[in-house]
Amino acid sequence: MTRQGVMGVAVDLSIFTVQEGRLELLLIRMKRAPYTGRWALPGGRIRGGETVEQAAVRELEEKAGIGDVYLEQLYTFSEPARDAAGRCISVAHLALIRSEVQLRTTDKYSGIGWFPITRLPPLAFDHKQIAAYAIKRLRAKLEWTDVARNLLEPTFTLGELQRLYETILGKELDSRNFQRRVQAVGLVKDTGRMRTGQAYRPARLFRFA
Amino acid sequence: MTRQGVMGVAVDLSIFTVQEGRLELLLIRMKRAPYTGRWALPGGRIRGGETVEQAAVRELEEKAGIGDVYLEQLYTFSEPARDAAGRCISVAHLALIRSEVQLRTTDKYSGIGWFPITRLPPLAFDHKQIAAYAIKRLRAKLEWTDVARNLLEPTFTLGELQRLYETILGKELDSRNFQRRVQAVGLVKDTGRMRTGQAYRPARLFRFA
DNA sequence: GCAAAAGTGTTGTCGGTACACCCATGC
DNA sequence: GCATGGGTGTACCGACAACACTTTTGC
Repeated sequence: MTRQGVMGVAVDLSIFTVQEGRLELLLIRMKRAPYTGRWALPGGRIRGGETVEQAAVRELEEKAGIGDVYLEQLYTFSEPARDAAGRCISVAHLALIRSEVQLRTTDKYSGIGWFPITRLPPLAFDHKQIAAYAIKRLRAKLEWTDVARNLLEPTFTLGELQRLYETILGKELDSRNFQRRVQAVGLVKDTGRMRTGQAYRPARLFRFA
Repeated sequence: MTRQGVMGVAVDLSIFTVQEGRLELLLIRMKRAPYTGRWALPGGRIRGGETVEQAAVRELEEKAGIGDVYLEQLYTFSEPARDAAGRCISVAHLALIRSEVQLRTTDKYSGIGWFPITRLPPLAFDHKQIAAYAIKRLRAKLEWTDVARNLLEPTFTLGELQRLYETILGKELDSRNFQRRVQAVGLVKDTGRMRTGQAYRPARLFRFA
């Protein structure tokens, strides 16, 4: 018979935010051997009564103190050797949170922090591969969905939205084409209000449709 | 502590073929309680040293005697109650085979057979939902990839290719637009040869690019 | 008045869709 | 010669990319 009894199932989370013009990924620093001191994606084992999505939500709450986020299942990684501590497959998820959200620390880890995706430290397990996959999917979804709503305040200017897109996609966009597109496709709606209290010309405030 | 020890991990396969103008799904009839006599997607537990993809390939070989097929991971289904016999999550896969391939029967099941997707019997577990998801993905992939190559002979006429698309998508296509598109996008290449031995005007033979 | 960001139009290209007739062959 | 499927072209439309100047405000 096979070693089914020792098969673990975990969720791993690629949690992104955008701040100061950078796309950042949340990493935790591990205490547990054999990866002590290594950075990794947050995550954990799934429990008896929950789906993988519920496990992901719970991990997010327990380990970082954050709730009410966008969450989506990505892919299941199952290389037998991916966890040096024993057989464990991982159902990878993508999560997005606004940068204002405060992280809570936990004594399960020796550290937690945001890293720009251009400067990730070496990661434990196969987490480098998982993170790369998550970035690819985030960029693809940005083009044809409204996932961006999970990274912005309820109202925002088109300039703010465009800078968000440019940050995630890593390239510059033409403002006239961008504005025409997001309005034509019905992604955003004009609230009629203006962004006040800043220097320079005030901008209209929009919200997601 | 949680019930991690009893967590099973399975793969389930949505195996499609096209024959006589119908898109068909391979189902097996279960012996095992509590689903005795019910039809279900083929699949099985994953073993110690293999990835989920390797498990899917092995199941395909063991249970239906088919090898060398297109295989793709779809999604992981994890509702705690999805298997009445005990906790088990399922990593769903999509597979495509040519209709000429012969199936081998196995004594693990009380039956095996192809069903048109428009007339599926009641299915065990959450397999109705999994099959619906697989059909959706297959249709989406057909539009922007060359997955169709896995359902046709190495060479084929554009008429054959168009009928395959119409069968899977469940709608009629305009032959002029279809031909222009598959050639413009570089999906197929003219072999210079002709389909002979049939009635009516001979058609050019193409192959995938 | 100047620095900075907001806001706005036109043109060309390309991909997609709608649509109908003649052609080559086997019987 | 006829039945059958093979093979072809044009015209319209909507989406997208390239491209630069004027407007509004705070200082």
